[in-house]
Amino acid sequence: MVKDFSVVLEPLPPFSLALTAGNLTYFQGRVGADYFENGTYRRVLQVDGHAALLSVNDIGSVDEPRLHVRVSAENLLQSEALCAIETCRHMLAMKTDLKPFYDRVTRDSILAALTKPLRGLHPPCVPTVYEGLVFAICGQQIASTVARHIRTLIVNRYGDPFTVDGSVYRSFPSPQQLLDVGLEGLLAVKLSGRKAEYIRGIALKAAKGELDMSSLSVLTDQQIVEHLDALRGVGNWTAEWVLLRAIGRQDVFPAGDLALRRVLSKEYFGGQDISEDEARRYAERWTPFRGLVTAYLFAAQRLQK
DNA sequence: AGCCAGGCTCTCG
DNA sequence: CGAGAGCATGGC
Repeated sequence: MVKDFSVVLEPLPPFSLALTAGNLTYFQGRVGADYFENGTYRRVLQVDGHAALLSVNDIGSVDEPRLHVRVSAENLLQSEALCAIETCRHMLAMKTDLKPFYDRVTRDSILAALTKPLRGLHPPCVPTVYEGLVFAICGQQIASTVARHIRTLIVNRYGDPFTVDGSVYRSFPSPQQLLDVGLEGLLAVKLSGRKAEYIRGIALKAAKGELDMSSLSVLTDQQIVEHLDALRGVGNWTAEWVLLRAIGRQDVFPAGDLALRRVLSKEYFGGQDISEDEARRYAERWTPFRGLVTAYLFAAQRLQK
């Protein structure tokens, strides 16, 4: 039978679940394995090979945040629940301190205006390097709406279901699950032949335990990029994406990203095209908060749509 | 209809 | 080396 384990967590203020989980789901209720409906953020995690449902509610305020976190699973062990909760902390970036960043942006009127309606937004992460890589590869080159569609297809087709109150939530498939569906299975979710190969390669490495978060997170940003760049299908863009959105590094500016350059161009260069080098150089002024700037620029753009 | 989208690899000069 | 083609799909 399904058991529950609950805790109340206090993320570093200011913290807004509406913005943090909303941004994660593109303010659309659901993307891939992330669900945010009626104020509850949900995500099915695979802990020791079986599915556990994480449900998070905000029972505090932006300045005194208190999150009610529940883990539900068949025959849930306390150790597994604690593991899921630790993952939750990481995913919602609960330990990220926004105050120094907010202090810094007061000197930049454009960022000050952009961040104001986003107060309490923490830059969210996916739970594993493996998921980050697969996620990012899905998004290479194609429009972000198409990428989201493909990510959701992968989860719908191959993720573990978890049913509660008649609603089905699905996990992101494990490396083994993606290996089991074969190249055909990946093609069936509208990936290109090439991306299917990349993702299969990534899943193979991950299944062998070669993409461990703990072994990567001791390295410097640069070392991680070099490490990931060696994987087939992974270039600088994908590696930086993983640094930001899986490992949670704070000072990365993925200037190769076309969409990011466009926001930067719109806000700071009167809409004229800028090169990757120009973008990277311009962003140096935001050290050591370049990752937060990236997250806020994207979030601002998402809210406008 | 055709072109472009939150890149990467491989192949040629 | 540096430039350029090919990839797959949905939206505009």
